[in-house]
Amino acid sequence: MGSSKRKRDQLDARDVPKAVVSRLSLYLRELRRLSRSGKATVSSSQLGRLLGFTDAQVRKDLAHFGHFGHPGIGYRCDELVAAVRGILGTDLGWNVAVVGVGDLGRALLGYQGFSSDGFRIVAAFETDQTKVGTSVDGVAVYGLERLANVVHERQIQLAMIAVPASAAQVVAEQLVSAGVLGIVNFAPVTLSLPDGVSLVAVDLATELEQISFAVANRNSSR
Amino acid sequence: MGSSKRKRDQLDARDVPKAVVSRLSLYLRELRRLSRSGKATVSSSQLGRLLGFTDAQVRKDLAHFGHFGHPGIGYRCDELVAAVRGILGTDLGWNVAVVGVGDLGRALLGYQGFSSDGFRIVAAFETDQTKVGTSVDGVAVYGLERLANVVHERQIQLAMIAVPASAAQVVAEQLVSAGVLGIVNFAPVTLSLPDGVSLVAVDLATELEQISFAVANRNSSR
DNA sequence: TACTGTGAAACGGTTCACAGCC
DNA sequence: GGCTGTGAACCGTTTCACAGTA
Repeated sequence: MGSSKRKRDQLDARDVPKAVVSRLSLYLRELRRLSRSGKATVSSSQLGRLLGFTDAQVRKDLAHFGHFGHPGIGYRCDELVAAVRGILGTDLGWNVAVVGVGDLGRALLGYQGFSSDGFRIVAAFETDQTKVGTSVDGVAVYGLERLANVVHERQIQLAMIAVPASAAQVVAEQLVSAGVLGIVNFAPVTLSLPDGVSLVAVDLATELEQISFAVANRNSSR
Repeated sequence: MGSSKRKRDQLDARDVPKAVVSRLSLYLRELRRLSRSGKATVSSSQLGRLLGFTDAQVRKDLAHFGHFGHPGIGYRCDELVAAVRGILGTDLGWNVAVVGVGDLGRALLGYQGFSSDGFRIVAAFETDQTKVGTSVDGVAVYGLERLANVVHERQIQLAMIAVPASAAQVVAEQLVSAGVLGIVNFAPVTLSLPDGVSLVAVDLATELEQISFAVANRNSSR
């Protein structure tokens, strides 16, 4: 019943640690699984154990946003799913564009996890004229020159960039001037964007390098 | 001249902050770009500015591993590229497997960024028998039942999991018992693995949720 | 009893500021 | 003058421990 201690627009994303927000995503994923498997409530220690966090961490994270738990009981799964969706804003239903219809772009277009959680991919963009006019997984592929138009028409707020590194900065700028508010960048370059546009970067090579470091430098002890 | 203050196996990955290691990857990416564009040296403040970090952060990060800079000069790009590769262990040349040849698996198999940096994808695995025996981007696709054999034969140390969530835990366990030391997991589940196996998780829905949060909760002020 | 919510303590990472060096 | 390397101060996050509640 809206037990949150603030209205949506009274919270400032800037005073919530980034780490808290990414754990929130994991809580949500796990809560849904629990809910699907018929579990009505979960305690902070159970939820923490499932994800490798402490119970105190789970409670502190959630306490940033309100009072969602029930002393002696724990958290009701359905209730907390709804609360976390509200915090993350996935209950708002975003329209999303994918730019670049190579292998990675196609993977994004076909990914099932998005639609079930408030993200509707409503357009794809590509320079390769042989792909323009086709549709991939039910999503129309437009030429890049139509980007601004389509972003307006379809009211697209978020975008994922899956183009070669050399094209990513230009694409990002086009997206921003068309009015896109948030970008997930899969191209291996650092984008520079105006303040006010949210950016998350995912670099596949970087992920493997993290593993390389861990494996190369782990001590034989333990 | 091996100016590093330690031999490779004397460093323990556990006493280097995770955040440092992921910035190292970004330094490497940027240093290569600078090197390619003909720049011989770079200062900590230049490198920091390009990536959005402070100069002190860049120096502190590198100081974890040795003395790579030249007072009055900065860092020589080529030299530092070699040093960072040594730290990350990408100079060791890893053999990598991809499990799951759906859209995402195919994207990983076709990704150019890996081969140029010490990661050789040498095998793919799939349950779908119509894909087994084919090859994708020059990489042979094997049935999952051959996983242990092929991992041994091809001396595979690292793997990327791109299978549905429901299959990921079982696949991970098979990889680990076959001797794989590090895993990048793209399936949207939390894997539980024995200590000693390195794990990085990438969840595409989670990345979009971070953006959703930032866009939904940013204050109108500023 | 079982659990949440939360101040206070502990920890760890980042920034500062400067000594040392080219 | 320009730049690195680094101890010390600072700041934010995590953990602890317990008061409060059903």
